[in-house]
Amino acid sequence: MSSFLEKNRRTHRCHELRGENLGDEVILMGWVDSLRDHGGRRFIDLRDREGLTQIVFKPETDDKLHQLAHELRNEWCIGVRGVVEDRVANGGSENPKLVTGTIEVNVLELEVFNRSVVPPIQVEDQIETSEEKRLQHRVLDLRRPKMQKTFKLRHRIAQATRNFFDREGFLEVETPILVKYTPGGARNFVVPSRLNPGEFYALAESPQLYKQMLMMAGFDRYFQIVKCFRDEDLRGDRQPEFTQIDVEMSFGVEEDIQTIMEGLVQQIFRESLGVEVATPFKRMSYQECMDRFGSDKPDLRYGLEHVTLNETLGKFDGGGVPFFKSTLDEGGLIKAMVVPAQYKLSRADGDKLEDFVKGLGAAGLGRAKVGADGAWTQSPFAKLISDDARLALNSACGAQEGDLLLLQFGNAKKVHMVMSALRQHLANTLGIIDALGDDTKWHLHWVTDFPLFEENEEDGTFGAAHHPFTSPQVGHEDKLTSDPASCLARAYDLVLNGNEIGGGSVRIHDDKVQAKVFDAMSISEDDKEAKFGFLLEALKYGAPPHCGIALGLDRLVMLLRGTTSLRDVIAYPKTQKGTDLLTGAPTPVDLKQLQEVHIASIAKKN
RNA sequence: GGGGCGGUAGUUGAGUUGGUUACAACAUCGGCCUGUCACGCCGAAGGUCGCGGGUUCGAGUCCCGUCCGCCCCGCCA
Repeated sequence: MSSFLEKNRRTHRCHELRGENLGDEVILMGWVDSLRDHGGRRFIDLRDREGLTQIVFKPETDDKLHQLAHELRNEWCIGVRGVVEDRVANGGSENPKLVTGTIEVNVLELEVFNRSVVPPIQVEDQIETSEEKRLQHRVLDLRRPKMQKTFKLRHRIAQATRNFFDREGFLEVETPILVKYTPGGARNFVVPSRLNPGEFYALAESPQLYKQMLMMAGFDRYFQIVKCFRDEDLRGDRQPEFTQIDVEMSFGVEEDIQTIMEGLVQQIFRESLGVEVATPFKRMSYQECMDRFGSDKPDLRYGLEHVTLNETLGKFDGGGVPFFKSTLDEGGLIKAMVVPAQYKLSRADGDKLEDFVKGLGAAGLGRAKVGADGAWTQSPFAKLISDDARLALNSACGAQEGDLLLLQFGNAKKVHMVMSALRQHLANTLGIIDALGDDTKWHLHWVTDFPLFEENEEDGTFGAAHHPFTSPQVGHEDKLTSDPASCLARAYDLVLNGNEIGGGSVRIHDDKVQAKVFDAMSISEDDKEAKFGFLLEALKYGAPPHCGIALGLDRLVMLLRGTTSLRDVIAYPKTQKGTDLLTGAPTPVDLKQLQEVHIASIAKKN
């Protein structure tokens, strides 16, 4: 051990020293952040987790030390003992950018704990480096103050969560990561069992069934900050392993769990950002979200609402536009959006928007500039559409002179996807998001009344829209057999600024209802027993009514931190192909290792 | 599975119609400098143009393939 550390213990962190510490002898530890060598005066900003402190080496204090300081380089890890002095009194000036900017530490003793080779990326907030390089050199990347700020925020959020649930009587209980493999739903990561040849665990997609069984076991209120694993294709906001704030409670209905979660979110905002969010949050049905915004997680901070034109144009049998008529005849959807005249979109702007939607897979972008008397220009439909239909359409959309109408028609799912993406795109490119004031910066709302099932377009079978343990709405039980498509669920999502940050439901606690739901999804008796027999069994012993939710912690941190990538808020994230550029995972394993777990690889070698 | 963008000194970028020794900034190295804090000044070094193949007298530039990263659609009960 260095003799320096034996004699000296850190007295302060690098954000702490102030004018009142003048004359104190202090000991700081950290990294060389920047060097300014004036020959007779050598200045260094010393950095630790909390901030920067300027340290200075002077020949008149210690000539040898001053010579030695010339050797120091960026990112060396050092410790110093010195005296706090006033910068101005020393003939310098204050640095208003630093909280420690009025003082400096005149170094009496220096210890180099470790030198650094020249860092491949610079440890500075403002230097932009490719994400690939940052992930390769994650240790250096994580040294950047921005990153450390992120993880302090993440810690605050996790602590606020634990404090909140503790106060509300929730128990944190750990559930297994190695779980029973069940096909269907998200793809599982599989783990071979050495002790059981040919058999596999799955990594838990979520603790869903375990938390429900905790309710059946009488735990009453549970939460867990828990890692979950899904082997699906990745996105900026999707990682193969991610963290959920997982919650379940007995004897509650939607209102109860929603109120509790509103309290949690309120506390998280308060303790992490110092922002007060108002409760209760707005509630909006799934159907209304889709109609008005084309999304089940709409951003409600701005307008640009969609208008469904099927009824209006149906009255005119398509109004003379063949595309409209064929869409109506085929049971498709026609939607429009109005970009108000104030945004002054040119024909060229419209072309760019068309390129944007084509990039999403749209055939094109229907357009019309509304003129005086409701006439249309810059539109392929202008000469086709009848006057009556055009005026009715203008009126349905509330379009005024100078406005730009944007239209999509065809397959409903695609129309919604394209129009929703277009709405977000416009909000960003027209500066609507940037113009939001502080009081409208955060918008939270619940989406309710989801369908219980999703129909498979290929074979007409039904799958669970949320998960198969979600309760149908009161009075909808008969629809499980008569009309599954119209059966609504007691499910709810929490949306923050157009991002789904959580979702949950009231669960089924009646084994007969659970069996009917499985039937609606065409799950055979054998499958029921094989996959979920343990749950059906547990439901037989006095299962309490219960409900729950899970919030995506990573996504929440991402939004509160103002970034658009989960990789910015996970210390060691994976790339879009699921690799870890820092360690090189995944890698092949030794043949011996494979044999031990009774596995043979059929992958072709590169 | 599909679409799009990108890969050039340590880093971020420029590089025209295919044509001399591939350029700039920052970083690095050496020297000078007693009040800097994006320190300054002088000087130097630094390149498998992702990789492989092709076209050509000649390829960073054109063509084919491939790898990697990012964004999006599908997918994510």
